[in-house]
Amino acid sequence: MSHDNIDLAEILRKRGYRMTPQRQMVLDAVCESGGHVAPERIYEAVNEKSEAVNRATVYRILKFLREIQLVTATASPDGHLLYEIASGEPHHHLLCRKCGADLELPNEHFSRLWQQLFSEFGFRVEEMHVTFQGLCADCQGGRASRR
Amino acid sequence: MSHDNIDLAEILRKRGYRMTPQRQMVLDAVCESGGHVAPERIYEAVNEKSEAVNRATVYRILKFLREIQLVTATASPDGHLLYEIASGEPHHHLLCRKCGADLELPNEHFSRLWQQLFSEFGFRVEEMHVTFQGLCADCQGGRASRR
DNA sequence: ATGGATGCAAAAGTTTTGCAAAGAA
DNA sequence: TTCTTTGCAAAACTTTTGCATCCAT
Repeated sequence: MSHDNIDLAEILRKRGYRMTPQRQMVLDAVCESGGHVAPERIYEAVNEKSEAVNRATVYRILKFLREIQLVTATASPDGHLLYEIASGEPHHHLLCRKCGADLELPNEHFSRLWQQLFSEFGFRVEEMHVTFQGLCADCQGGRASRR
Repeated sequence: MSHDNIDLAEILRKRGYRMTPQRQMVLDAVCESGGHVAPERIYEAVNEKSEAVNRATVYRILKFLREIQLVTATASPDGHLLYEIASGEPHHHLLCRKCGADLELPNEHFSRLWQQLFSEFGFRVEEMHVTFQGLCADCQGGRASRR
């Protein structure tokens, strides 16, 4: 698990928010899922783990956690939000549209870009988790969408 | 308008598909919108322009056009698909989460990355339209989510 | 005790699907 | 004519909202 449970309540309180069992469970679920989780999956995980938590609450908590930047959210290529713990090492995905292969792309390829965006535009990127779509090496021979 | 109407029917037929008024109208709407359009906006534009076209049809056509790569789709940071004509010059967005400023980022910052992904992973990126979220230069003084 | 957070239920919004009818080739 | 594509209507799915209640501080 990549977050430190002990500090989270403290962090929330320092910012004027409250720690609740629901928030704790959602945070745990996000952490344990290991990144890129859909809200529905988190809802399932939370419900499974212990007492029933309302779906609306899970959505509200995820939105809240994103706003206070304890989690980040990325949009998948099919247009749905995926959540991830903010402290995780950033990484990205190369998703083949033909075979579905999912290559993981280390963040080092982006760190130069990150710095460039800051020096050139003064823009401090907070969320740059991205999935690129295309064709992996194996699928390029096949001409996926031709007939 | 950035696409060539004359050729589109030909392109579709060559690949074994048919050109229909609905597909033409959707393509026109995507082009005229100038990039990053939500399906619902396209539906509105199409309906406004001429005879009634069904919403389901618009969604089907957009999905189809994306599959055959006449349009590309990007997911916005709030998790919705935005469509764009494929022939347009790729560009990206730096979206400030505090003031909503939307800086446009030319593709040149990515072309090196594009090549790197190909030479290193053999992966040919087709869709890399991306919106980065963060804080613009003006908003960094304010500590947006602190109190 | 006090105000923020949750549960519930309902609504809103978005996208998909099955099938008959229409129409492009 | 033939087979793809569309319209329609309904369903599926995802996310949000209002309000009373609960509970963390």
